Amino acid sequence: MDAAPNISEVAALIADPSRGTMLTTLLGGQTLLASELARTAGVTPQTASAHLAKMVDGGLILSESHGRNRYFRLASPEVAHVLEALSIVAKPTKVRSLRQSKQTRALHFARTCYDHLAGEVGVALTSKMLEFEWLMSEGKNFAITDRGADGLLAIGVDMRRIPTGRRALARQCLDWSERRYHVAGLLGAAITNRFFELGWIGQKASTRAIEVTKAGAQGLSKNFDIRVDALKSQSETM
Amino acid sequence: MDAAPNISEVAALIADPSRGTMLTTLLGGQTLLASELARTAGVTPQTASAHLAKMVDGGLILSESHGRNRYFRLASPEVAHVLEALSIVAKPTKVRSLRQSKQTRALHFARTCYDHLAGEVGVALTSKMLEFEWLMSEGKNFAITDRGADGLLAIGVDMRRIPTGRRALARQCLDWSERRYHVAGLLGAAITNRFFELGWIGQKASTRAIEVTKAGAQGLSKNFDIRVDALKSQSETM
DNA sequence: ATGATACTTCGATGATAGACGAATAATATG
DNA sequence: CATATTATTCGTCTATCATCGAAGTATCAT
Repeated sequence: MDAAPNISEVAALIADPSRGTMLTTLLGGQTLLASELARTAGVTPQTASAHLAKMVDGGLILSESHGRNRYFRLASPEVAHVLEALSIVAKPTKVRSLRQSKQTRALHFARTCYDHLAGEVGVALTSKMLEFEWLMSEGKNFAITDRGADGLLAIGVDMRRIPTGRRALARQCLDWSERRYHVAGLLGAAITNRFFELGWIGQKASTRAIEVTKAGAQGLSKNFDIRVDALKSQSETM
Repeated sequence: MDAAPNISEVAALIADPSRGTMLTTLLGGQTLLASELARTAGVTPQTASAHLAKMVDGGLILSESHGRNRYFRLASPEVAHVLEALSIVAKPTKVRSLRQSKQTRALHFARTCYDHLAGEVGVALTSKMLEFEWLMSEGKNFAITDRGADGLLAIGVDMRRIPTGRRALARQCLDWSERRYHVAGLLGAAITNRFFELGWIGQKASTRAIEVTKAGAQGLSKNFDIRVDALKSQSETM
């Protein structure tokens, strides 16, 4: 029989700053190389290797070997959920360098949160979908209206083709930077995927930061009445 | 401007086994003394004092002094949420002693999860309310039907008197022992409170384990068609 | 084959922090 | 006031673990 779960064991895996940075990077939803994760954490490959082994062993991440490369990704949405929950409780660190400030601004502007959009763009998108009554707030989830289903279909997100499973359809995920909700769950992932397909957004390797392309700015303006440059300037004046 | 949140810092606070035990105990929703927490963690008062100071400083718990006593409780539902999320990911520890086995069985049978019922009793209650169509599953939440509101009113839980706020009304909370959902959120708390008021359940100090009284067994049988002893025997045969 | 790249293993080092004993402070009880 | 109880502070000891250099293995490129 199982006793109470040992939360400290998992927490200890996240508690190391190098591992924390790796996990936060992987929360971008990407599958990354050991060397890339070593670089983002600022440690040597040996050190990174030890960290990654521990996290694989602890069930936080999964690895896949291709030739001499080894790829890592988060093990499950549950792990992502832990990282999100910690992000809410964690107090934000103060920005030190100009370089860091740039990165920070990019993260606040738009980023992936496991597999869906977060940051100003993610929150603006969610806010507009509520305003258009595509979504309705329903407790800790969103309900999708008929109008919403139509609207989403128009940009190529077909709700009927989203597989139903254990995972929530449209969860309200609290954004740590905006302190407002954005759409997570299957719908959040589907929309984000479609935006990638359409070339509206792009992501550099080993960053959570998302860039909105010209086509994306047009698409967001036309379909969602979102002025991307207005968001950007707002974040720059902060 | 704020940079990315430092999740490792928070995780480090939970990563220590003594602190983990204290937090898990406080997840029972109780307000406990420093000495009680020292005992549950199995450390001396000095050591506990240092741990508690760190957790207060880190924003995980709040303290309140009454005379020479100092009481501690979890700082927020957000912190409870982190602990729950960690419980799901953490692998269960194996039971070693007979004493531990008893405690474990008690925890599996019924416990408080921050401020609502969990364990076999919590899951059974939720399951019955779904069966009776008092609740409807709705994504990651429950919706309360009119029939449900009536039924709850009959045992003294008045939905109209539950304050609406940021907190979800009836969240689906994944039970780490049963791996099924139980009712959390404001409704979960209201029901649990009422059960305490009715004397249906009781809790020993500094334990998360809940005992169902004779009155409770009758009440649960009459109102929810739950046979408490059937649950108990089931857990004993495991 | 030969060298280059990606990752891992091993061993040594150094820093961190958790533990307790002893002593102190604050409050309650009689 | 004296004494017991509760909690904290300080100093010391010890164990753990993150880190890296050096060396080793596996794969790719030419």
